[in-house]
Amino acid sequence: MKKILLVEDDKSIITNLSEFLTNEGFSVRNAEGQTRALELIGEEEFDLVLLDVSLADGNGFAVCSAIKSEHNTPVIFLTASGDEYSTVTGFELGADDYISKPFRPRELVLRIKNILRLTGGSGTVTKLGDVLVDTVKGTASRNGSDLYLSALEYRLLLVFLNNRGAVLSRNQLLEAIWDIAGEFVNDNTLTVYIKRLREKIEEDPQNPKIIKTVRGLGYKVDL
Amino acid sequence: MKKILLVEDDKSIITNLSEFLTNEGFSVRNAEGQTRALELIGEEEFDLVLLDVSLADGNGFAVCSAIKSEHNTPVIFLTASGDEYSTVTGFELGADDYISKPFRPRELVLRIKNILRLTGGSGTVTKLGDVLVDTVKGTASRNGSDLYLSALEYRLLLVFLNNRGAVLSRNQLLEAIWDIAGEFVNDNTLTVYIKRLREKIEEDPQNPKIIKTVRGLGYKVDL
DNA sequence: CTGTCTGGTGAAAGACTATTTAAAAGAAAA
DNA sequence: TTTTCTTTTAAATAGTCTTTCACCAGACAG
Repeated sequence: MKKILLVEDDKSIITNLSEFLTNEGFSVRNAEGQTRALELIGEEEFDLVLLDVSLADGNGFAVCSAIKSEHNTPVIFLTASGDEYSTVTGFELGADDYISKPFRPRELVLRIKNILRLTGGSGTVTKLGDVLVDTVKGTASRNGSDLYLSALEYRLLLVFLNNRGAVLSRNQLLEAIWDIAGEFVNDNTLTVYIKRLREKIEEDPQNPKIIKTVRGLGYKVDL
Repeated sequence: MKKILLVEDDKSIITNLSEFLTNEGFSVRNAEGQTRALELIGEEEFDLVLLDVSLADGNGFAVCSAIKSEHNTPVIFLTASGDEYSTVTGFELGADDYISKPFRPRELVLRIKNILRLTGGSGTVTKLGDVLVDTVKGTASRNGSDLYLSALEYRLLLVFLNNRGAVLSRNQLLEAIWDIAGEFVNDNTLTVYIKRLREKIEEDPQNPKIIKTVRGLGYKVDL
């Protein structure tokens, strides 16, 4: 199910659109202002953002820039009719479509589906706390800035990603990454890599929030 | 220069739009009816089609279907305002955008540019930084002057082009280009080709901006 | 409280990867 | 055939990643 973020401060629009989009099979979240929108974008991964240009706490352009600089979630602008300036600026900031109020919800849905089709779903990004991993690009980032992970660090991260919630024993991890049967790698190598990875992805590596140690059993990522 | 086909039977719109779009740097051809449109599409390659829904000799949907089934040239529908049915059908037939009359030419241009961007330049010419690749002619150029790529160099470039943004492992690349299963080519062959390609397409081959190395994972083009 | 075990840390040797250069082998054109 | 261009292989180099080792810290059992 596609997740849509609706950034809009007109309550009646929120209510109507939310309902309509939900009925159309989308999962919708609302943000009533710029600040809240940026917060949510940092926390969750959306498939598409509907962005009102004129927000009470500032126009939507800042939000659009923020989105486009970090993720490349598609953005559709909602603007007051006749506001040509918005159209221009919106597209220049990388908006993917634009629809002017008042619009028929039905048309909006069509535009949403269309944009999702054109931008190719882009469902390769996974989130781990504030860390974003793009398995197609082979990159990981935190708060928008790239994490420079070595090949093994990256592979280790992927193993955790594919086994969220599960406790992985040292042996499992060793096998998953140093898979050459019979070949032995010093068990501590893993420990060292856990440390390195934590240093790069954790806010406070001494108190890891992402990769937790389960003493006697192994490690797990539970987010 | 992008070639646009304008399918429209209202003479005044033809005149106005043609002039406006030409001024914006597009090359425009007109077709006053369905029949003529289909003819032109068969003869020439367009980068984008502007399609009026209500044509004297039948609605534009047939034209849209024809375009989408053969080429995948992007299509923007022009419809009478309030004609919701058209919107729905148009998108379902694979239209890429839709604008209702009366519209501001300026907005149309924005939508055109936007769609051209989203559909990846569509046509046959792709841009990679300052390198232009024409997949029909099988040529590449930089700053207007031709690049003389060998067959393998060109194929390598195409593989990157078709997988923009994605990290491609050495093996993937080897398979894509030296695809004979089981046959071994020295792994370094690839490295050498990367170097040669970089030497030809990069401004500063030592600091590649187009083909980036992702140590331990492979290479990628991310532009 | 003490000893042992598990996991964390820092630093250094050397293993590996990617790059580069050069040249041999192969194909196509003259 | 000779010439020229393309493709492949090989060997040297630079830099970074990986692995190991020695040591530290805290948990837990006796």
